[in-house]
Amino acid sequence: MEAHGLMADRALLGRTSTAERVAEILRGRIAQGCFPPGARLAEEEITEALGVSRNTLREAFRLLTQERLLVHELNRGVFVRVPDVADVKDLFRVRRYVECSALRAVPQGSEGPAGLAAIAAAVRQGQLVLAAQDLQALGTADIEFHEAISDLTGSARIAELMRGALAELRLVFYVMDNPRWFHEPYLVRNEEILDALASGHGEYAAELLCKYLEDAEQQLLAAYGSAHTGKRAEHLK
Amino acid sequence: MEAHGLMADRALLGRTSTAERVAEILRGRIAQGCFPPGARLAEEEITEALGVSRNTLREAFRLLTQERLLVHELNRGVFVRVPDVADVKDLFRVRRYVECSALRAVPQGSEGPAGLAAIAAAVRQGQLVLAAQDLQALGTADIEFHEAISDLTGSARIAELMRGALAELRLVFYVMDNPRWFHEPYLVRNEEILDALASGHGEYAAELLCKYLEDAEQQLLAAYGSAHTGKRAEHLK
DNA sequence: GCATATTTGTCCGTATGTATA
DNA sequence: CTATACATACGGACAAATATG
Repeated sequence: MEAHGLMADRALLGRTSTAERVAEILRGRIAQGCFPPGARLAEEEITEALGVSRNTLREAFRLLTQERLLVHELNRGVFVRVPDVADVKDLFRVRRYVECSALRAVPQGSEGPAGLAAIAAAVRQGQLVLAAQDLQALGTADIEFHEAISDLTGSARIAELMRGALAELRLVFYVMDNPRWFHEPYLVRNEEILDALASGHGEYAAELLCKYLEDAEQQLLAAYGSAHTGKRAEHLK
Repeated sequence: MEAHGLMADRALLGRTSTAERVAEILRGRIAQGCFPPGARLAEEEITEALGVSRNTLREAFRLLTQERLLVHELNRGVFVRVPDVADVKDLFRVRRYVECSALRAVPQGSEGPAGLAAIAAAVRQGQLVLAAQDLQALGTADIEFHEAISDLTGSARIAELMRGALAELRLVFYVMDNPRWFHEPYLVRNEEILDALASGHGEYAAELLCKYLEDAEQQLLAAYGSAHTGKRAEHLK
């Protein structure tokens, strides 16, 4: 028992709204993979570990369910979402719509150097992380790169949509056995896109990204095909 | 007291999950304007009227808060969102991104007649409603038209985003003193867009819609400017 | 500025219904 | 089919914050 180390988080528990703080903690644990896709989040275990009441925890569950990180099955409890093939396709359809449009609009958009700086920072971060051999952080860096692209739209609402979509994407990454092998080629393509963007070729950058997304989708869908047999018994406990 | 007629909805209360049913009821009441923007939703009053416990009602509040229909102020309660100028701008920026892209992609997209039928139905509905002088339903018909356009993207995720955005738009409509005068010109433009789409001119339809959205945004922002002084004391009670 | 009443935030205990072993 | 475990929903309690006079 106590395989996820929630006890250590109890110290963080003492500032704003309890339910949101609990949600924040669980979000982090899910991103880290302490609760992998398909895992069930038992009410009693977590209330005990965090020292909050069931009502409060359930409010946190609602928040995360709305973010699509958890799925709620009536009278059965909440589970970490296991994205299926349709989810992956939808995810990439959204990304093509939003991210590519964002790049195309960048010459006309008012977001000049401010947005580019965030993208450049994400690229640098990816290179650092790769050198440091921190495989878990590779996904994070990639996601931050795409969040920065989405922010070019200048819409808080779209930014939120993409934050959610990319968080869900992290669950998809979970099917990849070797994160490094998967992420490494995309890091250099991230840099190419940044360069195209920095030199004012937004249309070309969008084209690069579009191909990039199609490749990534194909690769993930292929991984799904081969992973569908195993990978499950451990999560269902 | 009891100015919103919630008692009548008690009969509908008996199927799936209580919190969601409560949320559905409140959603409807907000759309109808029984709870106008800025109105506070008191816990005790509603628990009494609907016959549900406070915990259950609070869960329903969470759902609607996540949908941006309600805003939650710590230790003060929940209120129907009052969209500000920034909200309106963001709302229309999203609409231009999503709806116009959806129209542009329609010739290549696999959604042929299926999606068009839904759009045509919404246009017809708008004409019926106009004839029937049902001013409240005018906004609904217009919203359904744009939902149908968003569905052309074929992404469940984007469809959900737009459902939420358009529900919030209804709150914006609330500042218009005369719904008919506001909506009527757009009904004919809806029809023009449908015609362009039906004859395969997706690019032209997108152009029409883009202008349409800019006009509507300007008109609503102008209404906001003049309404900012009055319109408030009644809601804050 | 102060005291009071109201309302929310949080937690608990329990009864009922549902799914799974 | 029974038993167990769990989620749902209710009602009550008290502290804390807010609104009211």
